[in-house]
Amino acid sequence: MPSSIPSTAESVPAADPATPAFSPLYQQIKGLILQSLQAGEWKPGESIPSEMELAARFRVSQGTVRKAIDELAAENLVVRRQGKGTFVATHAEQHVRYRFLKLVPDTGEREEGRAERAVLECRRVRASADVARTLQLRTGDSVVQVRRVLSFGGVPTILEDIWLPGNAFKGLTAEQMAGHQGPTYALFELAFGVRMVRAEEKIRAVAADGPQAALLALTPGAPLLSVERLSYTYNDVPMELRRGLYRTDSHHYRNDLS
Amino acid sequence: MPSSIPSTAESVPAADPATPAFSPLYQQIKGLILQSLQAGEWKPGESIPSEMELAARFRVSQGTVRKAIDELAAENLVVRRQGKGTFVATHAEQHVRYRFLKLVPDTGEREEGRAERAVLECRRVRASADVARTLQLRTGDSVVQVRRVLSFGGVPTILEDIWLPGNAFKGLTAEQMAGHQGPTYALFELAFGVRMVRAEEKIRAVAADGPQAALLALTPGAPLLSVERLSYTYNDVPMELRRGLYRTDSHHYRNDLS
DNA sequence: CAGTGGTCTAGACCACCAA
DNA sequence: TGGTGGTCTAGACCACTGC
Repeated sequence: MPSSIPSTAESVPAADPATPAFSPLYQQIKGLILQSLQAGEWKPGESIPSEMELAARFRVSQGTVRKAIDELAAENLVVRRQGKGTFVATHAEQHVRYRFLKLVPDTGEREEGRAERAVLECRRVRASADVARTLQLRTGDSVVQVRRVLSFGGVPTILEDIWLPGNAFKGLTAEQMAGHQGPTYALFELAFGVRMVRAEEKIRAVAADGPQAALLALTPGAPLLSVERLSYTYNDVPMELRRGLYRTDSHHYRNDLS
Repeated sequence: MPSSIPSTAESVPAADPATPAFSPLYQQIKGLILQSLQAGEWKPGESIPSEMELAARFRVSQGTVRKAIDELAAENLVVRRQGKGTFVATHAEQHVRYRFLKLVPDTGEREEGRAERAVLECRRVRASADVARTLQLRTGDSVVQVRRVLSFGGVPTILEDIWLPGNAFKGLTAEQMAGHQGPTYALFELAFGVRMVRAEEKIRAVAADGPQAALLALTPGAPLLSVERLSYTYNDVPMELRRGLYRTDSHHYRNDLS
């Protein structure tokens, strides 16, 4: 019964001696599984080893592995399927079509067909000060900027700008952005190995300016939902900044509080 | 080792014979604890019996009670405190000042002082068709309607209308709404025994009309965040409808996705 | 049928808190 | 010091999936 798990670089000396830095075993196991996830030992959609195998590998009981996986599942990093195994979460082939998009039609809430994507722009630019700061880059670093319009049932509904770190997204083209199947985050996984794991959104109400109104088939001054989304990969590394403008005349942003 | 827990009215014959209606023990325990919470056996802020006591009461192991409480804690119905006990969640004395309000100042995110409440209206009215439907009442049923403005640092920021079922909120006065300490949901707990447990929000961008603009010190047509919140007590019973208009010039609605 | 995750138990020990 | 929640174990059995 090991009281700690050997690791490549586990020692994190706490600067504050008052914090004993006690970490339960299952948290250490969770960290190790996280490292494997991050390193790509198991690809999105694949199954990870069974609880018994992991328990044997880490020399702990199945219950301890179980609790580690419980937390990973609660964070949507992994999906359990009884009788089959535990699988690495993916934005593709997920019953929920759009994991991060909370805009739903006022009527039905059903999928009234897929979104039509129109890519207006996709180019490599130098990061402005605020984009660089948000993505934890340096001002002037290379970023890929995408501008696109999403339409539902022929109605242009979302106008958004996307900024991605240039290093991680070398070679992203407008054709890819327009032509791929499924969610854009699935493309990021398949083509660039970047998995978005969580996101933070800041929402405001704004008035459409002239160009924005034109792209969304509205009159200037019309109210729009401004949604700024910062998406993170593993280890809280920000990997995408999105600034979207949502029409909310026949859709709304749905949020559950608890 | 009982395979089922006796209850007052447990039999729920599944209409669909294909669903075996299998329910694990810990779910049954969770349901029983939920009933006690609902019945007010333990008041908000009080501690519930220890895991060992509950295990003895229900004739199951501590681990089973533990898993039941785990879920209740995950749903914010109960709060665990190591070394002290498990406590019924309350909107009062909660570190998070406003549990359901996701509007935060752009700078700091700190509490820049309390919100100032101005109650414009508080009266008993007959429910309109849509309010009645949303609150699962009949059109014309008695409801209490409150209109108020919340200001932060002297700036009117939120204008909201609140509808409450008349039966449960008999005797609610404007003085109570204006004068109480802490969150309004804490007042509802203390004065009416109604605990809001979860909520759903529908968010849109709208333009302020004349009267709205005047109350929020804006010019007509200014963009506002429209937030419709439906709050529920136990058993998914809706108990409050709120329609709020948020100024988002120096605040934003913050949401975390995972 | 074997293998997976899911449930349940019983007991040991640890970390935290209050008196 | 005793009581509480938190961790960890080992083993048994159940429910679901696929061969």
